[in-house]
Amino acid sequence: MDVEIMNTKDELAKAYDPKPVEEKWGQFWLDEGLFVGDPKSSKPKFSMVLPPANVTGILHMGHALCFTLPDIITRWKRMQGYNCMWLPGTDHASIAVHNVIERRLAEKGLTREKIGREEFLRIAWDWKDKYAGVITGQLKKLGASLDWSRERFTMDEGFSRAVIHVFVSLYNEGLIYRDYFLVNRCPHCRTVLSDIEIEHKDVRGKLWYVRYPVEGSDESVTVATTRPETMLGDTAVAVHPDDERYRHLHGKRVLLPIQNRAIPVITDERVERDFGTGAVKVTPAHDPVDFELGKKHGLAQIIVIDGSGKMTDEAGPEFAGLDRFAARKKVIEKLQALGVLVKVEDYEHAVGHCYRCQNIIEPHLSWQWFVRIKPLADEAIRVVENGSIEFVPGNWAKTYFEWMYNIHDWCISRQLWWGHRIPAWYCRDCGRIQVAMEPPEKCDKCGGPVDQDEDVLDTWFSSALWPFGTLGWPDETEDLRAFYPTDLMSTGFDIIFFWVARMIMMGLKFRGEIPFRQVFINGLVRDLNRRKMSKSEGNIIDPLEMIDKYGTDALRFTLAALAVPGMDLALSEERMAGYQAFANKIWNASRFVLINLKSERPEVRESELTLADRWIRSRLSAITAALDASLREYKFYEAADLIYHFVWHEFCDWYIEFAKVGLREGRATTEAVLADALDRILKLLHPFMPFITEEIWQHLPGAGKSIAVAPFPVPEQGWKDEAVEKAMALVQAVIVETRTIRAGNKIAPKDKLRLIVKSAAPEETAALEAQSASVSTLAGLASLEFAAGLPDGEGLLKGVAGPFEIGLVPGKPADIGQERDRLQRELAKIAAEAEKIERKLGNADFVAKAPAAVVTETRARLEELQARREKLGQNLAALAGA
RNA sequence: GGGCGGUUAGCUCAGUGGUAGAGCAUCGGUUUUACAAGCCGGGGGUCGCAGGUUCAAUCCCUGCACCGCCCA
Repeated sequence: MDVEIMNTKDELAKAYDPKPVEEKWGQFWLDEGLFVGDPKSSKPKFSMVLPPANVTGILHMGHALCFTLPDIITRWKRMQGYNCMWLPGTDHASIAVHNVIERRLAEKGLTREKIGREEFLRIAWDWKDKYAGVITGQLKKLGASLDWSRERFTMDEGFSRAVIHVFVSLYNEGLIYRDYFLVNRCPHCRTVLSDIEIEHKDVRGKLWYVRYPVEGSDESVTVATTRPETMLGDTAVAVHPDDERYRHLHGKRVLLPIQNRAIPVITDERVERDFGTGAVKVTPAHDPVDFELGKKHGLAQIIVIDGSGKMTDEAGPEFAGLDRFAARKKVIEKLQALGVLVKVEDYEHAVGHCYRCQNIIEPHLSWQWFVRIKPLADEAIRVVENGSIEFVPGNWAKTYFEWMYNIHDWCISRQLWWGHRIPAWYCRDCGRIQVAMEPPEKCDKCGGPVDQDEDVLDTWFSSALWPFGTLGWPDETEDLRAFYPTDLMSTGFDIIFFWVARMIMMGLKFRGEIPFRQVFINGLVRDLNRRKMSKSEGNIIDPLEMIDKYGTDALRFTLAALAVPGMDLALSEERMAGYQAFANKIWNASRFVLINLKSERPEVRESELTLADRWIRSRLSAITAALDASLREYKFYEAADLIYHFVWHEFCDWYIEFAKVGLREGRATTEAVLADALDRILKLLHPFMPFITEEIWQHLPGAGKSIAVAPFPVPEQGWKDEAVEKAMALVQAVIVETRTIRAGNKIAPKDKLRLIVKSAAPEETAALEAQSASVSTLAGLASLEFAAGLPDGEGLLKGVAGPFEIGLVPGKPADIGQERDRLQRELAKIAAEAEKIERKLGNADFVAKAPAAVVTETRARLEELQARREKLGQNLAALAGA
């Protein structure tokens, strides 16, 4: 790609056009291999793994944030001389891919069962090959400085081997087991899910009160339920042992309506007496609490709803085959007809929904594989407690602990085909289970034929191995030694349980080392109404569209500027337009500098530095240090704000304006300071805005191969100069006050006027006098004169700037009323503030107890205000007298 | 029910025990040879409410209200 974006060799185009620049340098960085980590390097390393993105996904704003922030860190570290390696990759996303492919099959009237496992996998791989490039291409577009030479996929051959290895090891250690257990099943996705894949949402439902007659008596007991259809599988009614209302029923049996089955009344302390009537139906096969009660009391488990949400034969001939919700309706009608439906109440309660398809999940009793999590969790808790792993911001550790302390065994089998097939084989003859890396030919006990488990592993089971499985593990590779443990994991809080916790557990278990030193948790991207962005809400701001409209650098800078650690961020397009303007500002400032570079390598001569030159170097040194401090703490918003303010409001608004005067005077040193300051600014900005900075930097004399690997600026201690900053503040005050007077009196910018300054302390007066040329230019003066006092009777427009009283000589007589308004406004403000301070100093306790420095400072401030008040008062009086 | 976070300018948000800030928006001026995506200037806040600690509270403590999120 060779895009000509310059007018001439040295001059930049009039406005910044991101597209060709982004294409050019994006490709250049990759071609030059600048982001490839070197395992043999002697430099300090900085490594990260990108949380694997869904292989068929497309980039959304959450990704853009989650990838931009660590990229800023990586680019910063790389420029600081670290051997950086940031590993990209994608995961196979079992359920998501299944949903897509099965939907397409359904359109052709097919199902995965009809085409078979082999054909289905072939289609899935085709799909993966076709779409895998989409999201990786988008990551490149975002400018993420990833090491693409190390890109991985969770179903790579090598990675798959790691997954199977982990399964077999954990099984052999007894940390993976198979059990007949009540798990969550999504009837739509047709697979079971782990607990954290369920989203609990409050739903307005009903509470149905149903009367169960007591066997051998006229009495009955009423139970309340939110799911009447499950009563077909009831195997008991439970009451609290101490509940006097039901004491006489202990040991009795009740008749289940519709089916007329007799079931026992049991007692258990877990029954909540104030829920409904205090008597509850027990359905061990369809409710988690009832499941446990059933186990404890030895109750039968009658399955009346199958894995696809349809009623089973056990539900009875009237119901078999009905969908669970249709069955509910029918059960209610039936109960009504039988006269046992006592009442119905509105009832709001939490219902589990599938995190992938949002359908209501169904508790499902079945054989599944589980990870015995407690032993793994204990270690993972320890490394966060002892600070080996640090959450940023720190309070996310609480969320982590909360979950880890209450963790349940992890169901890892999925009734899907796309994924890592469980390496377990069952003997057809004796039922023996063999778990092995390699498929056994026959049963090792009875020699019978074996069949492999049909299920695959939870996608998250494989992502848990990402930080080391991607580096070649289980082999002891060079990469593993060079880059593990990684330094930082950057992700959203919603993924702490899915990824972070499990990566920590698996990293500790299989590497004996933490997978990463720090976990940076970024906020959620919301819209301006603070709503989560979602397709159904139609409030999506598409990062690719934003890149197209405003440029990648503007998008990145916006995200950085809004990224307060631990806070969600409200994104708006306006904000992005603002930072697009910032990019253009940088472009034009650079344009100015480049136009004015006369010599190839201008040199700074200390003795020739002007006040402004010294000032910008002092400020640059301060900003360099401050930026470093902000980035160390991951305060992206603070870093962005610092550099933004410095570039726009110090470098552009003040320094360039002063430099114009210096350049006019032919000062080579000013030219050199301009070039050097720009060079540093570009470097400081590069982690945030990689493209525009590379483009401009390549135009600077003496530029190296790429700004991406140029040394990051360090604060020059000798440059920091308080006296210079103070002197500059004086000069700026005079300029601003003059401008304010001009604006207040509607003096046209082209009218060049005389300004008379009443001399203050000799060194202050001298400092100002030395800047006469600049002050005149910047304040629009014909001349700057100094006098012992301001002359009366010239219709002077007076003001106070720091220690100076100044008087502007208007070209034509000023509008007295306008000037009086301006002075009165200012006076009122100052008077109010002075009074506040007077009150404070009038408080004896304050003077006695506050630190001396604070009191002194307060007094000095009052004196300054009083002096100002007095001068303004005089000016106002003179005006009235005129 | 348990936990976490928020409440500061019209909007989105920073911030500190001692002078309340930014961006955007707004108002006035302005084709000054880097930039009208610009430049110059102005206005705008009882820092959610009520107590307490302190010489001093927007900041620390307690309670309350409202909003949001996570877990059960």
